[in-house]
Amino acid sequence: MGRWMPDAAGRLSRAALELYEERGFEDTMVAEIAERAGLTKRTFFRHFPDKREVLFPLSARIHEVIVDAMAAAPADRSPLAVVMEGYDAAVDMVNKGHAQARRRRAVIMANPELLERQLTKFAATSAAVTEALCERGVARRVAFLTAAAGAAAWRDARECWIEGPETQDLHALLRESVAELRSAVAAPLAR
Amino acid sequence: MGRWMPDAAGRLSRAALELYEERGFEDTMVAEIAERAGLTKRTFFRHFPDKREVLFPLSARIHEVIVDAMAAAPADRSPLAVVMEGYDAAVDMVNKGHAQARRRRAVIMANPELLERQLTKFAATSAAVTEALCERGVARRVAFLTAAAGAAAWRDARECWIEGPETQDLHALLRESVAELRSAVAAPLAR
DNA sequence: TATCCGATGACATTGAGTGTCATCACTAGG
DNA sequence: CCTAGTGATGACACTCAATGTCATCGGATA
Repeated sequence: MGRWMPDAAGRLSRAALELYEERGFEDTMVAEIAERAGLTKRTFFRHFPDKREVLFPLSARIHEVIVDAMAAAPADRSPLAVVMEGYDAAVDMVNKGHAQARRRRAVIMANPELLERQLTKFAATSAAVTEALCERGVARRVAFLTAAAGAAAWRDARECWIEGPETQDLHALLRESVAELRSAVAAPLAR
Repeated sequence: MGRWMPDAAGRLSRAALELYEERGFEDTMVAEIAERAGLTKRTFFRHFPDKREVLFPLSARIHEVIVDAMAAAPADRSPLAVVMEGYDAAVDMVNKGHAQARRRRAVIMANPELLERQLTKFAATSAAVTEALCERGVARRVAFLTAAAGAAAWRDARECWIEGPETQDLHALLRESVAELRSAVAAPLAR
């Protein structure tokens, strides 16, 4: 057996989610999270840069998955198609954890600081997508707007998925959201 | 003459921008900002909820302007047209301060915490726009996606405006961004 | 004149986040 | 078997953002 219990970051992550549910984010101190995980406050900050980040342990890997899938897309696809290819790949990472996703969502929605951090996560993904498009030769401005459209569809679909039953297909929801977005953006600007 | 120097919030805002430029956000302490404004740290926090918020003094009024303009739009306009009506109204508030906008942008871009707060501001505007659309009878999901599209165009246009010469017309840039977004979203999803 | 109000200062306190050094099981080289 | 090194952790002190509380005092009001 190792010198320390395994998966310190995972223990911290789980303890944090539990405590944020029990007492709320504001009324939970980092020292308490660490204690429940059998560690100290100082060690918490060796695994996570701050008290908010502990709720988003997957975001780094999601970026990789999306960017990789985009890189694998055939060269003749439209920018939007490439972006959706990326998000479709991300679906498979997220798909398993419906219950988990609901718990995290409830905690996040209850606190402005956590909502703010979640926005940063969406924006970071969007920035990675923008960059990936640029590397394919898409003009920066088009890349930014396409990434923003994809992010909007992703957020919309994810919201429906979390609110609805676990059996829903996130791929299908994503296609629906894109279709809705298309018709919304195609609407006339003047009479 | 009054008992205190007038416009405490404005003095704090200006002092903060100066200090963030001189030393950077991280290395500026709230007590220093307050001192330069002739006030105390405690009074800073009576005018702004935190050290980041002091860089976004106009955002609350911008929301009002946008929502009011949307409410004034004729009932037969498409959701996207209504949203653009709102942002067009916001242009006139922002248009004057090109130099100021550049200074703030430079400070914000140099610090992750400020970028995060800026995202929250864009998101708050977007949420207000979504709500205004819902009150017009637009379905929530369509409202969200349309608001997201408008926000993307707004950010894109604003970026171009700040980077370019002061003489540029932000209204025109906004129309350009919408046109770009339209063609990007209209692209085919499959071969 | 007496009273209240509203912005501010003064002071104390909490808790997030960081720097620094010690600890100690495990590992590799001799 | 011994020894030096490594890496995750604990212990401790410290800074600073943010908040609660009470005192102050010029001006407005009755």
